[in-house]
Order: sequence, then C-alpha cells, then structure tokens
Amino acid sequence: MKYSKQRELILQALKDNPVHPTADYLYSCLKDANPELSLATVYRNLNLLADNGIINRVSGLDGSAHFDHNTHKHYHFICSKCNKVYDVPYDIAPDLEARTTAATGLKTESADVVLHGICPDCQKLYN
Amino acid sequence: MKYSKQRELILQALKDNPVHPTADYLYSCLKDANPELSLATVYRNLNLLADNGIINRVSGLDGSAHFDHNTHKHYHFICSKCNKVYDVPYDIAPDLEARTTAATGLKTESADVVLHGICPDCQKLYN
DNA sequence: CTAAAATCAATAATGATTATCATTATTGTT
DNA sequence: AACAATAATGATAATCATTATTGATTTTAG
Repeated sequence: MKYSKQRELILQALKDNPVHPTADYLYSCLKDANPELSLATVYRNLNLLADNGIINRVSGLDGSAHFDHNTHKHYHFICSKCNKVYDVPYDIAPDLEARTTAATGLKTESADVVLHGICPDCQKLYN
Repeated sequence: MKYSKQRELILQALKDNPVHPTADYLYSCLKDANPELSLATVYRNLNLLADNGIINRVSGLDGSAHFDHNTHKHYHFICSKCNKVYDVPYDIAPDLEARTTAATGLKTESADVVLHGICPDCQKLYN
C-alpha cells in the first residue's frame, strides 16, 4: 500500500467525524475543499483501509455501508429518522459468538448487533 | 388486502422453505412451475406480507433482503460461504432494547443480531 | 352486471457500489 | 537525478438489488 494524499485526507476526515459516515457523505464533505477528489477514490480507499483493519466497515445498518475509525469491539444504534449512528458498548451483549455456538452448535466467528430507535436530537424535533 | 393466487403461492413457498430465501431465489424456485409469475410480483408480495406482519423481512444479512415466515423474536446466523440463514434463539441475548437504553440513554425500539460463521454443511465441504 | 379499486406482467428507472481504463504518483534502485 | 515497476487516481460505464411506472386484467362492492 503506497502513500497517497487522498487516502491521508479520507482517513483524517473519518477520524474527525463522529457520525460513522457513508462514502457518499464523506465525499460530499470533502469535495468542495478538494475538487480533484473523486467519489470512486473515496469508496476505493475506505474499502482498502477496512480490508487492512485500519478502520471498520459497518454494514447492515440502512442499505449503505458506514465507516468507523473505532476498531474496538462494540455495537451500533441507528436513528430511524436521521440515520445517524451511535456507538453502543460491547457489554450489553457480551460473548455472543460463544453463546450462539453453545445454543445451536453453529461455529460462530463474529457478531453484529444493530439497535433501532429515535435519537435524542430527533426526539426533540418530533415532539 | 384482496386475495390473489400469486400471493398465496409465494406465501406457501416461503412456509415450505427453511432457508430464509431472498425474493430472487424464491422467484427462481417458482418460475418453472408458474411461468406467468414475474419477479416484480414476488418483490411486491413479500414486501406487502412483511408490512402487514404476516411474514418477516430480514435485512442486514448480506446486501439482499431475506424473508422468514417465523414472526417470533429471534436472531439469525448467516454462513459466510453459502449465505444460508439459520435461526438463533432469542435468549442468547435477551432484552437488548432495555439494556441499550440503560447503558446509553438511547430510546431503543428493536434489535437485530446477525452472527457470522461457517455452517455445518460448508464445514464438511472445506475440510 | 358494472364500475371502482386492487392486482398483474413487463420493463424502465433508481441508488449504492464496483469495474474499467488511460493517466499520474510513489517507491526502491541504478 | 533518471528509471522502470507498481499502485493510485479521476472519470465514467457497468452491475446488482430493488422500486416505480404503465397499461391491461381481475376482483369485489353495490
């Protein structure tokens, strides 16, 4: 993996961004200040970084893939109104892999948990 | 919701099918015996049945929506090799909604859990 | 039986993502 | 510093799952 300033830019933007952005959203944030950047490059680099374990790809939320610079084990909450993503600590449901294997015999390697609801910001708006 | 023989057919096929099929897979199973059936009809009816709570739409597995005639609370395991889906009992991680709210304050309405691994059939094949 | 409403099949359109391709940038080496 | 080898880029076309549209047909209420 060679250096590229685009990759540097994308990684930094992800680290500065707490909302678990999609490729498209990240592109829309960056393109004004970086008109030479292309959407394909954003997709390419997010996938490359995720494949190398430097960031986390979070699928199964809402049809689009989201990206997360937090590579520790944790779960996600997505707001059904605004689609913002929040982190949820691992210990609300620890050891799901082992528990699944114990209950079903299915050899389990990883577990994704997605909680759905309405975030505090949207609660206020829709009152 | 009026009666239609296509809907009857699709619902019955889903009940007979333990693998949590996608719309596309269900269509490929039915089209030979029912050449008049169209893929759009399968999509339309699966969504309609799911919206009315008669069946369950399972998203977040692998990019395609899967459908499940089991409407009880439970979780899913998907095989990373063959993409077959298995049911996992609810009690491996009960009360995730309440636990999330307790841990984070996020008002949570539903919880999806997806386990990943290799199913027994594929374990045999890849030994 | 007739008309309004729901349904249908076929196909065009959409949205997210990936592949292609000619060009450019990075790297380790003469 | 020039040199190939390779990886990365921008622009755009292609793909895949799904949804919308359209005009014809079927079902049910009156």
